[in-house]
Amino acid sequence: MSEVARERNRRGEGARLRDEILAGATDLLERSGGSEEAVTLRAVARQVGISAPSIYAHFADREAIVDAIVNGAFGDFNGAIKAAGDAAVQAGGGPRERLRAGCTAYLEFAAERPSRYKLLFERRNLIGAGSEANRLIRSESFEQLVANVQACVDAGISASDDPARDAAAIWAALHGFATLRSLRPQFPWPGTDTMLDRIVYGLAQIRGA
Amino acid sequence: MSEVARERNRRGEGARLRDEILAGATDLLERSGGSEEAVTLRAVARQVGISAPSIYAHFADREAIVDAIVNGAFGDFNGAIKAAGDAAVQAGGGPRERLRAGCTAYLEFAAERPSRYKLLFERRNLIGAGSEANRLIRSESFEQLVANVQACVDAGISASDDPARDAAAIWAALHGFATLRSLRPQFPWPGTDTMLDRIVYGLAQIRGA
DNA sequence: TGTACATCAGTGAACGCGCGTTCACTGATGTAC
DNA sequence: TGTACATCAGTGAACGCGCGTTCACTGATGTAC
Repeated sequence: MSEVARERNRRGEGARLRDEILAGATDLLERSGGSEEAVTLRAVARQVGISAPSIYAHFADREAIVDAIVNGAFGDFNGAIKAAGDAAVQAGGGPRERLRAGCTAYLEFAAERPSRYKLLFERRNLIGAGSEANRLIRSESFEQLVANVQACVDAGISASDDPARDAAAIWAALHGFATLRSLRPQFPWPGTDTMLDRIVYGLAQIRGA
Repeated sequence: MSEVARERNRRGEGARLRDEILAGATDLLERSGGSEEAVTLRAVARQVGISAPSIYAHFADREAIVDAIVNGAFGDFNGAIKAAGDAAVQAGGGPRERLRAGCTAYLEFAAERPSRYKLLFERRNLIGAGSEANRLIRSESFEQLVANVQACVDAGISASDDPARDAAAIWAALHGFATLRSLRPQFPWPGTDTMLDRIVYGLAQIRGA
């Protein structure tokens, strides 16, 4: 795309190309509507403005690029959710507000970065597989969700007798809403608030305000 | 796969190859875990035991094959859901039982034919696009769902003031549960019955039994 | 201060592959006379 | 009952494409002396 000749990195800054490759690959993914197969080595090289073989200095193969994007996306995702929960507490909220804020951030992330979201949860990233670090970053937000439900139980405002199971139900509802809404934008979807009310009060078994 | 030489169809039976192509393509899709890109013209030809160009007598292009599979899958899907609802009524159930049976059949279809399900609702099949027949078959079950919720309202057992919107919420929850359960089988998912109770009583706003 | 040299950050050409699609064809099946 | 012929159901070779990956290389940058 950019026809400007790329300036070669100076000595010791070769690692900068790694970031450019990741950024280019992410761009490519974003522009293709989240279809992973758009991220080919050659397309990434064209996007960054380098030759295809240059990529091998920084990534073992095509899969390694996608994997790095996924980890980056999980990092952003986890950060957004954690920040929303913290902000709710900072603003004087309790466990219920923290839970709800996290769910809101989940839906926001999916709505604003649908391609990235697709990569997180519509792809077969076996959580049990890969490095320990991968496993942690990829389940962090779910663990946070379980903890949020547990906190509601501890505070006596949720009747859940199995926070992990109820967190899974919440996740399912959020995921279905997020993915279908982006796949069929013309449908008369309930608003985010309505949906969140039903999820938080219904699935997390929380008493009304 | 099958090394047995295919017998050439007789005169007038050339259309039989169309069915074999569709069956082969469906097999391929099933074996690849639902990834559409596994359905290449050449792979389908190999699967059926014919040469690649033979396909052009029956399908305009690769996309037309996938489109036909999608329509077939929607046909099966709609049929299964309708049959389950009818059976529930036959067994003496009312609108609530019909609604619940349809939702059960939805989850069963997704669990038993995950690859086919993926094709139905994880693919960008613009419902507004394509032929009128396509549009009808692809939204039939949703219309059925809306009708089922409406019937509950009419019978005085649902408090919904917008059946289309609440049907959309039900759909989202079912879809999220179905897709995540198949993507992350190791998670402690709630059982189908628990999930259905919450969906039917919570999202369709139906009074307890 | 100058110069030889090692290293680093890449490049360009080439490979074999599977793909969708086209084209001219073949040979068995049925039909007209 | 026989035979010429049209049609039907396919085939085989070839095309150009983009892909992942390899290999030998280049030329600017920094460093040792």
